[in-house]
Amino acid sequence: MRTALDKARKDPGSMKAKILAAARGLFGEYGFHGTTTRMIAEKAKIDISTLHYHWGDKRDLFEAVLLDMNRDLGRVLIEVEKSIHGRPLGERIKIAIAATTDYLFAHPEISNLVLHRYFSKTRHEMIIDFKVPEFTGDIARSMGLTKDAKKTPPRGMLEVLTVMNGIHNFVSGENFFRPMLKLNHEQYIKMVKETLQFVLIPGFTGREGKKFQKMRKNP
Amino acid sequence: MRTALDKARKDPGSMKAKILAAARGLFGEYGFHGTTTRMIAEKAKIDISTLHYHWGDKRDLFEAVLLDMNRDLGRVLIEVEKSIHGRPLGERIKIAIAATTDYLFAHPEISNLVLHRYFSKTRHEMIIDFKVPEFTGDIARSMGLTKDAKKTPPRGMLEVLTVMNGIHNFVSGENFFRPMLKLNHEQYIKMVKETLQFVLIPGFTGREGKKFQKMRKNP
DNA sequence: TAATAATGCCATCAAATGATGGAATCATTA
DNA sequence: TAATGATTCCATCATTTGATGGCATTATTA
Repeated sequence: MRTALDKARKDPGSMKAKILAAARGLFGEYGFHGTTTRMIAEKAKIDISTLHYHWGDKRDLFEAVLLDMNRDLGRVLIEVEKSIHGRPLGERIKIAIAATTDYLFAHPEISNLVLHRYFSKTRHEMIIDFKVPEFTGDIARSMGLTKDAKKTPPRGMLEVLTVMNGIHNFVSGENFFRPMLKLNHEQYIKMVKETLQFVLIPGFTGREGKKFQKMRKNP
Repeated sequence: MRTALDKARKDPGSMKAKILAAARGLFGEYGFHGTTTRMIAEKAKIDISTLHYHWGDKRDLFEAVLLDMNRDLGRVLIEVEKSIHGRPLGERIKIAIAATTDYLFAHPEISNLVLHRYFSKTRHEMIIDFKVPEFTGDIARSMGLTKDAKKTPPRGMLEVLTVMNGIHNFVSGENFFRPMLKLNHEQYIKMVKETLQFVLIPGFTGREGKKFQKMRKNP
């Protein structure tokens, strides 16, 4: 499976890659059961049998999509981490939110797939190596939410998830939220970034004062 | 449709209500396409034809479920609003998060269904009167995020959505997040509430100072 | 109680959906 | 070029899934 995915990635024009890309978008929008192999084949402009020839059954293709998405997300988070290294906490968070939000708005299927995996069950068992726990722990360490370099306490994980999910929500929910806010795409992105930064940053930076340290211990 | 739903609600032991409850749980967990009418019938311990007899086709039942959930959510938010009326902002938010979180953890299908509606498309058109915009605006006003009593500016809506979605995420994502945090159910609920309060409250209360007012205008 | 309506279930259908065999086409290489 | 292997598609199958007709059962009412 790994080699098959690698092959598709090496040659983005290949049939394998075309199918993978079509599947990635559709699985994100409609979920596993909401997406039919025929929809994928149609979007990729191929026959269903070609799809099965390259990727096996529907579940195999879905797992490949998640693996593929997972890798992209991991790479971006590493990139972001590098770009904020050494800066003060408030700045780190501000840049991280902006950069991650921009990237995900450019690749909304990623947020779709992540949220789909979090919140939706599938009728079939899926064996997928989903790296979210690792990613989340890495970010928590990068944000200095833990001293221990090996494992992150649940509290730090939850704080990071609050931010990450906040971003995914507005990216993935654009179709629902934007019409009700009467904004265009660019305005929406801009305001989402501002709002997330405005709401979330004080919760992280404030803790450096003694008042918050105390509050944290006795909430 | 409205009368049918009312009937089911008036008599919670009725067949209609039993089917509605089973459907509500399953649609929340598996989504529209991931839930089969046979799954619902099996859970309600009835025949599929009985399901169709009471609720028409699958889409009708799904719409009834969303309407039903929508009403419950609206009522709770009104309750919460009453209980925080008149208190200072930080306290209002703290109580609102705690109360809403508790309620949703006791009725996780609600969060499941809300998020499913936000983030997932259906292959069929759905005509559903989803009150989220109204709810969101009401909360924003209740939180004093707007002066205008009639309409809420998009920024206030986004801020409220950030909080509401944060809650829904952790309720709906418990199956995914809790194992990776190695907490039991009660610990998880407690820590989710603490984390949301700790991360989100400063973003709302801090703005009362001049520094934040300024930052808001020039982000 | 008898008549009528409401409810529930078995058997079954039609369409949608995942999947495959085999022929046709295309690419590669001896 | 001829031979081999890889790729693609058409036709088709088996299963799943949404849906219904008609009969049996239960509740309601005259």
